[in-house]
Amino acid sequence: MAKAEASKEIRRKQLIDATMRAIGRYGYASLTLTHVAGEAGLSPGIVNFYFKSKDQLLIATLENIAEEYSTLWQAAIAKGKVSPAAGLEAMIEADFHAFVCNPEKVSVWYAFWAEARNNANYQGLVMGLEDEYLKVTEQLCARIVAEGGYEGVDAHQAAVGLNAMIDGLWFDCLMSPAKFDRQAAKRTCLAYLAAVFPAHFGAAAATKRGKGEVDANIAMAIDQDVQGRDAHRARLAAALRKRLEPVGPMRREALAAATGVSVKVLESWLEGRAEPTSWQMGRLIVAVDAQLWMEVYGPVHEEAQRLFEARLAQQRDFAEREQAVLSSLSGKPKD
Amino acid sequence: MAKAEASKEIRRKQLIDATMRAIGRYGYASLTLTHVAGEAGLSPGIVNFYFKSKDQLLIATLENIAEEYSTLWQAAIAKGKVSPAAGLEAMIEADFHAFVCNPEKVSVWYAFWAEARNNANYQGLVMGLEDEYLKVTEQLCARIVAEGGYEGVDAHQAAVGLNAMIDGLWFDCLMSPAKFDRQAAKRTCLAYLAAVFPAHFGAAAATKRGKGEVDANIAMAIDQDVQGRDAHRARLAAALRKRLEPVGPMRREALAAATGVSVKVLESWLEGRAEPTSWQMGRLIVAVDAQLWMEVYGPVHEEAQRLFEARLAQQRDFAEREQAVLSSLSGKPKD
DNA sequence: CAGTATGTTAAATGAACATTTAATTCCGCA
DNA sequence: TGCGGAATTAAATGTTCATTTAACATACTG
Repeated sequence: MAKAEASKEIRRKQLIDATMRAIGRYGYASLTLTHVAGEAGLSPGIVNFYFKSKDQLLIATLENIAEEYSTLWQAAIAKGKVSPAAGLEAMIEADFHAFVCNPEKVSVWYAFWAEARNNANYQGLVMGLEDEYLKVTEQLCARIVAEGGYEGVDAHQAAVGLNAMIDGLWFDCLMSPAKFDRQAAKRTCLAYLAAVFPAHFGAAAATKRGKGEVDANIAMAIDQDVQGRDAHRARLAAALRKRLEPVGPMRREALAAATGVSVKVLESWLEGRAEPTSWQMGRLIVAVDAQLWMEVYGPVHEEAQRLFEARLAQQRDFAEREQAVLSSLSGKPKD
Repeated sequence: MAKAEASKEIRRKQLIDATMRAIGRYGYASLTLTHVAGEAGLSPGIVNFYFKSKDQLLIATLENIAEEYSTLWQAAIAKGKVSPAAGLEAMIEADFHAFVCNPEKVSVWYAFWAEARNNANYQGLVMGLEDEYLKVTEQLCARIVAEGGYEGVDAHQAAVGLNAMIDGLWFDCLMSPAKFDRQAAKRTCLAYLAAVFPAHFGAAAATKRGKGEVDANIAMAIDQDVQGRDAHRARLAAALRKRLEPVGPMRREALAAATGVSVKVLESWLEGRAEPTSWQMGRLIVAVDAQLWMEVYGPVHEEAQRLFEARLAQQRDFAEREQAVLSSLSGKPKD
């Protein structure tokens, strides 16, 4: 009956709205029907009454938000029919309209986008919308190119760029809702268009040891291993600090950049919490000076020379014995 | 001990890599430890042995991918230091480098972005990276504006637009990996820059250097950075192999022990899959011979020699000025 | 006002999963 | 060869849900 049908639709819409709010509040991954029902002021069981399953609810939610967006967007195109430039402006206006461009809705979009790759139900819908959007944008750009005589401009590329920029600006709305300004976002897009199509948008719109052991000599060295490592880090830190100190924090960035790491990583070296890989060490030496190597490795190398001789002799002995055993066994040398 | 530590790191990294693959394959929402373990070829229980919880694993994964990206990006900035325009080009080159811009990695980013809003652990990391990125981009734009005399151009807006466009183009890489073309994406960004900063990125600037070659030069520089690391590993591997070969596998254990790592780790160096830390490199040199250093660092160091002279003079200058300031202030020398 | 269809809830069920625990394999060493 | 300890697995545990079911409530009908 019509009335029952209608009230059913009302509840469904109520649950879909609740789902969007719940995704915005708890995120897609930890969304439960209890959350949804809570947002709707209903009991959890009811969801399976109005939707066959949670999956269906989610699909309906995506369909709903896509429909919302699409409607607004179609209306915008209609409004901007007078000229391709007006069309693009209308589309931008729609894309940053408070109804579609707000933290809740955007977080719902991002949730579905992130899932779309692994969910055939979502993928079709999302891609369909995206394709259609691009097609229309491209046509508008093409018309502008034609009528404006922009010779070097590729309409497809301009459209792809615009679409990308809009999606990217939505990211800002998602990540820093407090700072995000819809008007400024529109201006950014218009500035892009003004730069690409100056005649149409120009003047008007402005936009991370050693264990079982070899022998006593080495064992001792390895007992000192941890300390050695710490000492190594300390030397490195000191050597770096010496070079950075006279200049202050600005140089850190430069040194980090030259070494190809973030300032945070560099600082973990300066604090002895971590040490560079050999490659990074090489870069450091290049970026600072060759003397750095002696300051950091020098003491290790010197102390080690004595142990090195002893080990070398022992190792030669070992190799010889191994060789003797092998040849007595088979006469064939091991490869 | 150190050996245990090292192999622990290897497993951790193995699990993090498996997590990224698993997110790409199953999505964040339906990611289970069984999936992760499956990708890693291990049993599910092991994850809670190496990470305290699934949450910790995910945080480590985000930290890892952020670090990866940040490293590439820092390297790009360093390469593009010559001019602000080259800086922007280098950033674009980095953003669309196959190492970071591929369906798997992008889907991991999207997964974390979508969750960031509701997960304080993710949020700080994601926003910190984004802020830093914007800051640098904006500075580059500001310098271009200043030197190019672009009167109507707002550097902040241009930077926001570029960042948005890049993020948006990643979306295309996520949604239609088959159709997505990294080169075209770069061109789209450069077309944007050309429209906004014609004197720096426009036809005139392009012909001056040869359009395609501009990207190629910087692309090559960044590729070289990634390859530089590979080359470094290759040289290390070759140098080590040369010393291990005549004796056979027994020496490996000895060398591993002397260096304070497990044979597995040593082998990962031999195969170029990993590289030692600077401390381990020092131990290696001690355990093998000092010549090793020249073989591994040599090519890099050559380049360093030239810089060495310049920096030495500069440093002496700094030291003198500092001394002057200190003695004028207190007459007491700093220790 | 009984009787029935419909909407809603609360509790029951069972599956999936993270985490823990016990058992097993693996490795270095005496 | 057997021991001790670490790495790994396999099984156990307990929790969190989606979904189902039974009960309850409300509204409509004759």
